[in-house]
Amino acid sequence: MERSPRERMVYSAAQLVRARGLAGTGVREIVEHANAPRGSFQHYFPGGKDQLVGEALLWAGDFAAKWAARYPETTSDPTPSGLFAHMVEPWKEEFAKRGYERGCPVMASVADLGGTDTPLTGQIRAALNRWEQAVAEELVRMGIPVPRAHHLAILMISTLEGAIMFARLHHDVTPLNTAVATLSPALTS
Amino acid sequence: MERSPRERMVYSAAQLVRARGLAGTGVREIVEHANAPRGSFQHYFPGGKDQLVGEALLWAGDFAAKWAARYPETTSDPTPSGLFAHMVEPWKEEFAKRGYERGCPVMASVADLGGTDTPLTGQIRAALNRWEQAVAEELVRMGIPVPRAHHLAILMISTLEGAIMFARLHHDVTPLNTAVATLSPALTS
DNA sequence: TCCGTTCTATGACAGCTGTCATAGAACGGT
DNA sequence: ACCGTTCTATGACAGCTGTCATAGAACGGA
Repeated sequence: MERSPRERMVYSAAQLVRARGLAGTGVREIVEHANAPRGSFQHYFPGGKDQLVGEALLWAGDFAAKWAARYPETTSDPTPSGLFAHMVEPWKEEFAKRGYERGCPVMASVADLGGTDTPLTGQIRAALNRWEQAVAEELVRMGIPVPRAHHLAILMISTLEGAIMFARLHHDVTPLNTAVATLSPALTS
Repeated sequence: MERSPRERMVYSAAQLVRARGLAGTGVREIVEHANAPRGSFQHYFPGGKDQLVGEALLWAGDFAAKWAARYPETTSDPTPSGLFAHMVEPWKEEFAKRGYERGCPVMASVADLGGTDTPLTGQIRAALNRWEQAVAEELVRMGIPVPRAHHLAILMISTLEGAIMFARLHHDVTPLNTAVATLSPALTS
């Protein structure tokens, strides 16, 4: 159950980026937050901050993808809007239990360097793609045609991201509920 | 037509925050970008970076609000999904003409300090509120009940923000078109 | 001309950033 | 016991951050 310093650093990187943004998070801060030896950062991540953050982003993308893939386990009558509610659910829990400090790491990264085209940008793109792909796959599993499944996946993730922004800013989860309730007609048709 | 150094700094602050994020933008960079005297920053903004950025955010919120309010001028048959398309339009133009460097300043700010509760956070909240209010007012003008108008406004802005993220990351405007087309059923019912 | 206000110029401050260089410890196999 | 690999420790580097202090210029009224 004890995670290695390396894993802890990746995890801490993700959490801190979620809270303070990409440029707002320093490597020393990450190392300290992970209770990891400072020298180990250099050893495990010779690619520097970009490598560490890149892995953290990919990890987060996987996490979101896996969560989406677990939707069928929760119901015997899967629907698109049910899937969306399932995607929103952990965010409601996060905010209710842990406060509004942490947002979405992908959004945070795109905000800082969405326009650039670096190796790190590629990893952010990959992280988002995994997530979107997983959501689309669930929709296809419900019988939705592949092209529309991707359109809906983009719509769902887009709306969720924006709703997260509202929720954090207002320190209130109701925007998330509003999104679920109001987006529904776009998903059921 | 010549804008004052003060105005130029506010404007430059907005543009740079849009591109590099809040923590990723330095005051010296803003001053230089604005071709403003460095000493003037201290004079016009004794509140420091927070004051400057706060004004930039409010300016951006006003800008978005005014754009939404101009929707009725563009059509004789206003509809919610028409309004949404109107909101998306300038972003398609921005990306097509100026590239994907600049995103939404509100989103960028929330990403960096959405969890905190500082005076600056309050101004971000105010900026977003102005925008949301303006959108809701347009919806009310179409005969939509006030509560639902606010729900739809939140939905529209949320989806737009997320779609902007997609577009910047993929260097492609189609997520914006996808959002407009796919969100429509949620707006027309 | 004098004076007060408004604006600009410049240098410095402590603190942080990411990165690198160098060294030492810990460990496992032989 | 020896040695090579893996991991950790520590100090330093140039460069940047936001802020402050102090000074001077420019300007407009009396």
